[in-house]
Amino acid sequence: MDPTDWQIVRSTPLFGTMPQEVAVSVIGNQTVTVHRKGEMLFQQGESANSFFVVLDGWVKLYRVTPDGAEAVVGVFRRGETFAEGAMFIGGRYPVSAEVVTSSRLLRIDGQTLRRRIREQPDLALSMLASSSYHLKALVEQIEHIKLLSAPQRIADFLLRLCPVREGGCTIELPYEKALIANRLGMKPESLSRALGKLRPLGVSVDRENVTIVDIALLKQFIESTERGDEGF
Amino acid sequence: MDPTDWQIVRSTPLFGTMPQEVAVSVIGNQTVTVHRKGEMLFQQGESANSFFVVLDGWVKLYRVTPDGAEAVVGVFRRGETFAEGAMFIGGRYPVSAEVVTSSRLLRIDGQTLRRRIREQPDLALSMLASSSYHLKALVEQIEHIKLLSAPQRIADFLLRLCPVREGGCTIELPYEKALIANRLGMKPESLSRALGKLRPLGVSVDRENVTIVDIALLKQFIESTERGDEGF
DNA sequence: CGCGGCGTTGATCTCTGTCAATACTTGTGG
DNA sequence: CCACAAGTATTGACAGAGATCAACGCCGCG
Repeated sequence: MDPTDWQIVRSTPLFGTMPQEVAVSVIGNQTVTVHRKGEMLFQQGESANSFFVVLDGWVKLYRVTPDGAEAVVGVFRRGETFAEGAMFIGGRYPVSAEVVTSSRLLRIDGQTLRRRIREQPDLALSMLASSSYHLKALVEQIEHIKLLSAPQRIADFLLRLCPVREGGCTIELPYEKALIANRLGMKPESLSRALGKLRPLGVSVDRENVTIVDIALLKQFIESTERGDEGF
Repeated sequence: MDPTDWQIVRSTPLFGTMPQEVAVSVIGNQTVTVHRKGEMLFQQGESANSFFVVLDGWVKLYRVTPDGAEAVVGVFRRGETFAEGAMFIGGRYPVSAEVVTSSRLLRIDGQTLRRRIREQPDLALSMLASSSYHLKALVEQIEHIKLLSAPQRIADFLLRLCPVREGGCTIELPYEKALIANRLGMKPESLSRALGKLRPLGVSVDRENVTIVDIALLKQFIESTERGDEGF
């Protein structure tokens, strides 16, 4: 856990707002672990004893149905925390977690966390803020699935990846397209075609590289008459 | 706030697990309000100063897009709390709330809640548990939209309304079908037709009354080869 | 060089949305 | 008490989005 890691941890909604010494008291001597693509962190239904901070890489959270179908409910990256909530609802993870890219994670023990919360009520407020953050993300995801078409959802996905606020840019898709598709609630084939439909709006795709001519066009596209494509 | 109300409050995930005196200290002299169908409680983006316990009736939470389309993300009933999380994420409600049935609500002030949390760290743990409960509900909703067909989603909706664990029963739909449809991510017309498709599985509908011959059939239907209908 | 995973493309099908017409229910006012 | 209007639910015909199935191309890797 080098200084850069600390910087990342302090950039999270959870640890970013609390006094330095409180953060230290929680993270103290927690373990940093490295994982390879495909590793499982925990499975839906397992008892939840810890949560995670992503220091590097990507981790997906998903639900599996009795017959094996997967629904990705979130993909987390450097500077994000996940599974904080699980430890408080019956102590069971409601989702499964798998590393989708070589990753470095900080694992934080639930036992010690609870102890710290009792000593430091403000810590609880931070946890609540973080929890609310995830709540909001899920609500937005539901909104998108219900109200936006596939091309619009990808447009939104791309926008969130953009480092700039206006103009154009080139971004690299962070993980496999099949996973992006699942995350957005569609099939890989649909993702391909939907990306094709964004071409007229200045989006060109070459392997994992996507270049966007003008962000504003995409923003406008997302807000254009729900579920309808261009035209009117 | 009569004894029955207290019983309801104590049945929530939030107030059910804490010591009596802590619950009293929070709820103390909070106000009970009555509302008629159609009343707005708050709007997405407003600053969040309180959260609610439903004592009677139904309340819907939804998102609206710039051009007015609605996506219902939750409908809450007697014994449920909502908007607890909002007060901790930038203090703004991420959703709008509207009463969909004549209702009685208990409104709990955020200021006093925060104060109590600092005095009573355990209270924070209860809040976290409640928050996680909502998190889980949203995750399940996403799973359902992504993996289940319209008829399967209604089947699930009906099952959650059933008071019995096995056999058959008759239930009354708690609110308008248009709202049920939106809640399940479909149009009213689709709801009608989807209910029709459940007929062969022993579901008959007459106005707002639904009778189910055998719960087990529906359960099986929901788990049958994702998105596919019966047979193969 | 050949194999396997991943992504694209094409043809077709199915589900759900859309638009429109029709009951049915409820509430209002004469 | 009835006529009428407005809101709500159902039904039909149709269109479109996305899923499915299958084939193919591409790239990395042994």
